[in-house]
Amino acid sequence: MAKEYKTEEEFLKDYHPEDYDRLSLTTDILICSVSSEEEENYRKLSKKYFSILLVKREDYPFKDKWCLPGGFIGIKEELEEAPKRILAQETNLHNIYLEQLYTYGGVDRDPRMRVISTSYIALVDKNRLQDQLLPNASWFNVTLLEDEKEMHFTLDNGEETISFVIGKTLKEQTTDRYKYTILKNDKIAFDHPLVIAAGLSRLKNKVGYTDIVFNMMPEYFTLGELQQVYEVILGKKLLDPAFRRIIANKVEKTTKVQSGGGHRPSYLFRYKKRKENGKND
Amino acid sequence: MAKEYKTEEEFLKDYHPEDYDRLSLTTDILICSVSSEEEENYRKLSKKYFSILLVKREDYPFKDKWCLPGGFIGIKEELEEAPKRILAQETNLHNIYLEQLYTYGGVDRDPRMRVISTSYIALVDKNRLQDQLLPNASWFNVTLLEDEKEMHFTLDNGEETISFVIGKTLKEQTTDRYKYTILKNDKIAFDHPLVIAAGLSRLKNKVGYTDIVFNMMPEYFTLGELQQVYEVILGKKLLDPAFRRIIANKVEKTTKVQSGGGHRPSYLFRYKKRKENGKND
DNA sequence: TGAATAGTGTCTGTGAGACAATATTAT
DNA sequence: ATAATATTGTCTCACAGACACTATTCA
Repeated sequence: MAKEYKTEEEFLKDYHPEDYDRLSLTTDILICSVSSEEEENYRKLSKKYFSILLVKREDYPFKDKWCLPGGFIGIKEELEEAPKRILAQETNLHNIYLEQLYTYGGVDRDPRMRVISTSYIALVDKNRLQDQLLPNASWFNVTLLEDEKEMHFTLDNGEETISFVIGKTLKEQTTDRYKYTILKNDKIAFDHPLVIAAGLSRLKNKVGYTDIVFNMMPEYFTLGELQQVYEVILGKKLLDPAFRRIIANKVEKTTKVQSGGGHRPSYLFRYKKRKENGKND
Repeated sequence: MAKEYKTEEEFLKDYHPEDYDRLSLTTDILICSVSSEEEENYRKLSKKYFSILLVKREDYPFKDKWCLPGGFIGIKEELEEAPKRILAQETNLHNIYLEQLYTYGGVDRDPRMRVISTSYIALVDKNRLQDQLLPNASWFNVTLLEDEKEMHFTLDNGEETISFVIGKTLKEQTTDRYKYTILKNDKIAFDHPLVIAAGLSRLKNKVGYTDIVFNMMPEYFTLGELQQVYEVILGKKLLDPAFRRIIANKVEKTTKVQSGGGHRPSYLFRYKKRKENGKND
């Protein structure tokens, strides 16, 4: 390597990428949405669930286990394009909110070979989806019980129930960064339980100080519905007045109302893009 | 791919990684610290600067430009091990606070070949460093002027001044996520200005709700010094009483004092790990 | 003595949590 | 009339911002 090059072109001509280690890079996507369950009582609001899309593996490794949709990143494909492409394959949707989560690089993540995977979280409005999914894909409702040390996940798609447990250990001199480890898991492939845990944590966090929820909402919605979505993400009930205060300058009231449900009808609201509406934090 | 395999071993025997695209994966590390400048007046506190470590490139591409320390990830190397290894090379330090920032995967990031890079931020206490750096490395003091739309960086290592500008555009239906673009840059290699911007933003953010600052502090420090560190990271002055309230339950007073500076001596404090000290958020 | 930092007291306004009260519909 | 949700009012408490004040050192 002691040779002296005069120009960049000259240097590049002599450069052989094959001399370096090459790895495989994949992407995994945590596709999130909110599902409604029909209620027996016509007066009640339909119960909401936070749900994610999983795919059943049909080949080894991890045959018959569930995993996140994902795939290889093409050699000439922009990194962000890969999750978009896969998202379009799975849901037929474009222009979806997508955010990079974390890159996982354990040496033995995949028994086939060394694979490093960049994970993304995607938020979709289920109303925009057609009903048919790819044959091996399925939406699972997610229930998360969490304390200081562990996260207990239960996923349910109506036919099958999956549960796994993630351990949280606080890193040194931080307050927020946990190191996640899989404590119990037998139906999810790869290290995908970690991705699910990371994604939910991120979402829980961000819901408080961003407007990302609206990516999971239809154009018009009632404040009750919006509150339900906040509640399933945060995993707790919110007080009405407090909630309304918080979202007051994120939404605008329309003239439409939603009636027909055995109780006072509610106005439909719409997401209001931030501009100079009072405090523009 | 229609062949049916009975077991995972059988499947793996038939699996040829060479059939898939292989990429090169590197890591770049934003090594951050706080530097003190000697003051002419013996009474004054030494002025503090936020500083990062850059390396001068000696080869093409980007010959003679500055970049972040980094390198390839070995085929059998755990992802997190690579930045640790490079950090040890550059600073001779182990057990450093390290956090993954973001994975960059633009197709033309590197003119040599397709390279995807996972960036990390590392926080070090400069007092733990020996004085000698690797020959082509240098600490730059960072000044950042930021508004809603742009970040203006000025880096200075005493001999050379580098400046670049990052544009921020708000993503849809978010409040916090900006898409960063390089508006002006001629002395920093690759897309590393983006990494610097992302790292500083992350740090600014996290300083408020975590204890990461203490990774840049020596074991004993005065509250004045600690406040200075917060101030250089946040880029603004803080009010004493408010600051003391905030950090009150993160530090513990020791019996030592620091005197000798033409003014009232201050107690030395120490980082106090959180346990059941009042609110344990 | 004076410049400089260390450290404390306290007032005020904002905003979240909590609870209560009122409004409106379909059956 | 009743169950159910929609919507608003308001009290309290915690806490951040702001400013003022006192304390202590050493050339």
